[in-house]
Amino acid sequence: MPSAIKSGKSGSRGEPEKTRAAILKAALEEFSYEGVAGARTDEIARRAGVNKALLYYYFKDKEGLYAAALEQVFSGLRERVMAVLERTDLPPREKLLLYVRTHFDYIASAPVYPRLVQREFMRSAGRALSPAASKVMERHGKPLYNRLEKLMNEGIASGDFRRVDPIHTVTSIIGTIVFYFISMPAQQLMHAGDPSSPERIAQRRAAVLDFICAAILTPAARDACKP
Amino acid sequence: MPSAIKSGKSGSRGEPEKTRAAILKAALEEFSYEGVAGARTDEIARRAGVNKALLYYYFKDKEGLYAAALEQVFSGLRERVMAVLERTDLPPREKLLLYVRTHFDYIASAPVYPRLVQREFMRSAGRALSPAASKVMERHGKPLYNRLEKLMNEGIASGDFRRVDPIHTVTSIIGTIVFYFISMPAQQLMHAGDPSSPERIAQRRAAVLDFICAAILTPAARDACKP
DNA sequence: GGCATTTAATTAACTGGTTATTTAATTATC
DNA sequence: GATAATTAAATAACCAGTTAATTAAATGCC
Repeated sequence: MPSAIKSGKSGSRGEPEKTRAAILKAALEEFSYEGVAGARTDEIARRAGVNKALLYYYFKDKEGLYAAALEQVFSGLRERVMAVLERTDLPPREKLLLYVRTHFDYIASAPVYPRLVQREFMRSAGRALSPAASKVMERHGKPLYNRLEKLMNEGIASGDFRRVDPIHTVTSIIGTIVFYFISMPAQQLMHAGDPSSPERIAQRRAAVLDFICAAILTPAARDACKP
Repeated sequence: MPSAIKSGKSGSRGEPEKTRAAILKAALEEFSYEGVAGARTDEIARRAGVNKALLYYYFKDKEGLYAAALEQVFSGLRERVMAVLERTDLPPREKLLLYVRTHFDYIASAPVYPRLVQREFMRSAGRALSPAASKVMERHGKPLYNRLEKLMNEGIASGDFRRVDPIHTVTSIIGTIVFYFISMPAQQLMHAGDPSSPERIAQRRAAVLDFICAAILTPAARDACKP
């Protein structure tokens, strides 16, 4: 048996990349449910199926692990969404729609993400915010926000969009995309069935697009949209 | 000196109701910033200006204190919003607008609230949700949601509202109202100045109303709205 | 191509500080 | 003097981070 899946006990066996990734994934889940303070390193290690000391071997400490988790989520989002926002071949209306779909689909691909992000958004309002968080926001959040504001202005200029306040409108758009996912337990309680089922997600996706289109597009632009 | 503000050292002095309220207020703040796990009982006691043991005297334990905080926030919201939603003298369009204003203003009156609620919404998605939370949601969240859905249906029937999906639309509305407040640190980073200043809040309020009106009202109903 | 040596990956068990919770005494008020 | 409110100090869980040992692969050397 040459390479293949070897499952030894300890020492310098199987790909360390996989171990690292497993830890990160477990951390992502745990942090998203319980927050940094609530997450237990023991539990993260257990879920990742590794010894706790490895968390400290790969990521300096709990906060480092948290920073890595944040970074992963944000960089993934930024990469995908930016690819859309930087296109020059789309008129504002199309670009907005594609953006919404892309953002929505990214979140839907791992509903753990928006909770992690939201937690960070809420941490320390009014107080100083964690260095890890501001770095991530600076690197990934800001460019995104700026591009979206630019898109708003372009759409207004072209007559595709109503004369809205660009800044607040961006906030409302993101809120609409995200809110369903960060309040799933409430959804679950309110309406029977699993809010994370593919059918429900598809329904939500359509509703989000409809809501945002109606809110932003001018009647003229809207007519040229769905039919 | 009979009653008045006496500030003795210990024993059975001043109104216990005030002590209780002070603890609850401090807890509210602390929980909203740090979450249940992150909040420190020492800090809560310090902020309330009382001995830590009093937390346990009035509220059994940390979780009990948390439940009480949740209850207070939710019951306040429900009381105000329900008063609007149960009115029979308003057509759907007016009722929707008044609801949005009322919900927004309640939150704006204490930006600590939505963070507390959001934290709870995110806790344990997929897992079993805390008994305290489901009790509160059952008692206060559900009636609210149901009334809002009813309002949607009435508005669609009357021709005030577009033919939207009532359930998802309610979610989008709440998301739009709430999102600004639960992502204030992000707002702060993105745009200079204090996002919680009265002027900014007023701007946000106008933007929320505009966004929701455009998203939901039919062109005819919208014309009869702002002018 | 076999042996010694280094290096990377992993673990079980421990430590030390933090923090929720209790206890028992103390003070006021009726 | 009983009862309710309050405190200082003790206790007991808990949990992030460490340590020192162990294993496996990689590297060099003859």
